Amino acid sequence: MNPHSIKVACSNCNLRELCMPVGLSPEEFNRLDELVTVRRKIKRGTTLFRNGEKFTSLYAIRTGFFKTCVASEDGRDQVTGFQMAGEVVGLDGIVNDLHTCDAVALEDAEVCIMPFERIEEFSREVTGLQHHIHKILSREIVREHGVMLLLGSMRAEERLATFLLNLVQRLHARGFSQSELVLRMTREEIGSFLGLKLETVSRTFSRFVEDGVVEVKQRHVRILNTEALREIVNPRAST
Amino acid sequence: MNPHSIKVACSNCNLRELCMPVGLSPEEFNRLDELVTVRRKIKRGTTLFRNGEKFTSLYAIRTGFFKTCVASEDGRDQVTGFQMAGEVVGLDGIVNDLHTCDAVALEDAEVCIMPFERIEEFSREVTGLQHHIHKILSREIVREHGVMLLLGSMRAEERLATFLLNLVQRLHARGFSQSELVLRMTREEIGSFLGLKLETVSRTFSRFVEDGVVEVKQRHVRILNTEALREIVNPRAST
DNA sequence: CGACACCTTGAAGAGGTTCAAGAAATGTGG
DNA sequence: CCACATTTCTTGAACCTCTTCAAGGTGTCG
Repeated sequence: MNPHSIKVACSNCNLRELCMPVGLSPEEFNRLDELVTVRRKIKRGTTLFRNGEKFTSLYAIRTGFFKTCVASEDGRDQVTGFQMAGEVVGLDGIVNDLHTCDAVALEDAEVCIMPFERIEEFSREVTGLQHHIHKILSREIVREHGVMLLLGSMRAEERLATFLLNLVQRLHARGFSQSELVLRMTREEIGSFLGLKLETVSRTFSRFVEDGVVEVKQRHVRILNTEALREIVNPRAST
Repeated sequence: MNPHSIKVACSNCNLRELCMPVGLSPEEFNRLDELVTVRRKIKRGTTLFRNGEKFTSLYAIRTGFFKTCVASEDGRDQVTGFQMAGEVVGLDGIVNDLHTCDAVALEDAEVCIMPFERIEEFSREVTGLQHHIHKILSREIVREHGVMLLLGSMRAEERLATFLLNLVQRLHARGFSQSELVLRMTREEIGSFLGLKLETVSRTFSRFVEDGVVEVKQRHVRILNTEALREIVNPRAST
C-alpha cells in the first residue's frame, strides 16, 4: 500500500457506505479506487461549479455543506437543495454537458472529483456501480418529488417542520444528534428552499419556540418535541 | 423482416428520435429492438403503475397522455408532472425497486414496456444507450428544478403562463400547433401541479382571456399572444 | 471597536384560499 | 336519442396566510 494513494482511496474512506455501492468484490473495489483521482477543497462562500460551466465530473462531498440553486432569466433565485457529507452533486450537468445550477459551499468543504467519463466506463464493467449510479439519479428524482409536494401543498409551519425533521434525520444517519443541529444556511436560504420569505421563516421559528417545540439560538436548533413536529407535518396520524 | 416483429420494433417507430438514442450503428439498433418486448394499452382514468407497486420496467409513452402524482401520508396529493408521447415514465422506481408515485392515463394510451434489467444489460454493451439513460434521468432532475423554481418563487399568473408555454412547446416539438392546444387535464390537476387551487387556475385563465392573451373554451386553448405570455413569465426581458 | 451581515418583530397590504351557488359540459341508462 | 345525474368550470364575497416595508437588535469578523 502506497501511503500517497491512501489519501484518495474509496476503500479507506469512512463515508464509503454513504456514497459507494456495497457488496463489491475486493477486485471490483480496487477498480473503484481509480474512480477518484483528485480531491478539491472549496472555501466557504465559493462555488464548486456554476450554471453554464462545462460538466465533466460528479462530486462526492467528503466534508462540508453545500447548497444548490437555480436562477431564472430575470434573476429570481431558488435553492433546490442542501447537501452534506456522502452526498453527490453535479447530476444536473449530465443531460447537456453543462451545469444548470450553482453549487455553493456554506462551510469549508472537500469533495472527491469523479470524472463522469470514467464513471460511465467503470459502470459498464462493474454492475454494482452501474446499479448504484442509477439509484443515485433516481433517488434525487424522488427527493425532488418530496420537495414539490412541500412547495405545492404545505403551509409555512408544515414546510419548516418537514425541513427540520429531514435535516436532523440526515445528520443522525451521519452520527450526529437526533435532536440538536447547527444550521449552516441563513434564514433567507431556508426561505428560498421552502418557498417562503426570510421573515416568515423567522416568525415560524419563533412560533415553534413559543409552543415549546424547539429551542433556537441563532443557528443552533434543539428539537424539544419531535412528535409535535411530526404532528405539524402530518396532522391526521396522531398515532 | 418478420411482419410480426415490426409492430414492436424501435427501429420502425416514428417516436424513435424522441425516446431513443441517436447515432447508433445498424447493429446496435438491432439490439435495441429487443429492448421492448411488449406494449400495453391503458384506458383513460386507469393507472400504469401505483405508489408501492414493485418496479420492473420503464415505460416509453407511444400514444396518450399521463399525469404522475405523489401523495403524502395524510392524503394530500401533488401532481409532479404531465407526460406525453416519446417521454419516459417510471424513473422514480429505480432507487428502491418500488414505485413512489402513481402514473394515471388522462386519455387512452399505449406504452412500450422496457424491462429495466434489460436496459441495464444493454447499456453495459451499447455506450450510446448508456449515455441516453443517464441523460433521461438527468433531464428529469433538471425539469424538476424548473418546477421547484416555479412553485417556490412565482405568482399565479406566472405559473400558468409558464405551464402553457411549456405544454405548447412540447406539443409543437411533436408536430402540433404552436398556438393551439387541448388540455387533457382538469383545472384541479393543473392547480395541483402548479400549487394553486382550481378556482385560482380558473380565475387566472379568465384574466388572460380578458387581457386578450388567450382564448379559452373549456379545455381548448388558443394562444393569441405568445410574447405577452413570455412577458408575464419574465417581466424584465422585454427585449 | 466599528462595520456589516443576519435575525427578529410589528403593522399594513396583497394574493390566494375558502365557501357557496349556478352554469356548462359530459356521460349514462332507459 | 333524450333525460337525468355527475363532473367540471366559472364567478362572487369574505377571510386568512404570507408578504412587504420598516425599524431595531444581535452576532461576527477584520
